[in-house]
Amino acid sequence: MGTTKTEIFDKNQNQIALIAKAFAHPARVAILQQIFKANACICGDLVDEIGLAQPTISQHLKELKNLGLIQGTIEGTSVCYCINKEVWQDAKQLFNAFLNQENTDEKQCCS
Amino acid sequence: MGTTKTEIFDKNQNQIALIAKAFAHPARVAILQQIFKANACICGDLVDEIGLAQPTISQHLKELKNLGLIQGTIEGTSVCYCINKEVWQDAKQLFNAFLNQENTDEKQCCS
DNA sequence: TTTATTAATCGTAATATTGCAATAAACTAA
DNA sequence: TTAGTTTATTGCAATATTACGATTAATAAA
Repeated sequence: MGTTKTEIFDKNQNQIALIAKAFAHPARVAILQQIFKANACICGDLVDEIGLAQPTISQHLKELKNLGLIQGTIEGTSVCYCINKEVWQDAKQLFNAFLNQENTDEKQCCS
Repeated sequence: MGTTKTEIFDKNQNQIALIAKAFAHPARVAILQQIFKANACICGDLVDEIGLAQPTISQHLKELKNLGLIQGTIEGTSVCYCINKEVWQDAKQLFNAFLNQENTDEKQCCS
């Protein structure tokens, strides 16, 4: 109990849920927006920009990195993060398809 | 501790995170897809379609209802759920803007 | 009224998430 | 080497989420 039953859902549903989970925290949304805005290459700057402790930011970055949405390269003592364009594109298509689904049928029961 | 610090993020970031949280579970993705597919009006059918217990489905429906993404109307002993088109449209725009953000700059540090 | 049927709620257990202090690791510069 | 800088990791406390059995509430049908 307490664990999501991923096995009873299809790949598409699990994938949407997984990416959505990455977007489901304002800090991670802010991090992604900041990386976009600065065009890659922020590092400890994120700690200053966003008002969270360094270990917390590091943890959020790790989650985004694990999903593949961002990637980091070491530059001396600091780490430079940027968006993984391919993965981002995939996420975009996944959500587009999900959000743009329509019901062709006309009958509507609750209105 | 353990609570998200919503107050340090802006409205847009919190809103994206909130909607994303609704999509962050495959059961809720499946529920929304099913409601779209059947064009509203499923109820206990969702319990059969998706392999989760009735209280669990009811709980997921409640979350979607609280966000306003779906609405339910009582029909005899059963309840008919359908998508709230306006709220869905808002969510779509919110995610579109977020997912389509681009970096105009050309320089890229990590590659 | 009594008996089904359907959905919501309550209570609870298991697990996940969030946040941070303390610390470690890795590199730079002196 | 030593000291400083930057990021990752560890460990832990607080809270949130997921799931479901048991129960309740509300309506329908007998």
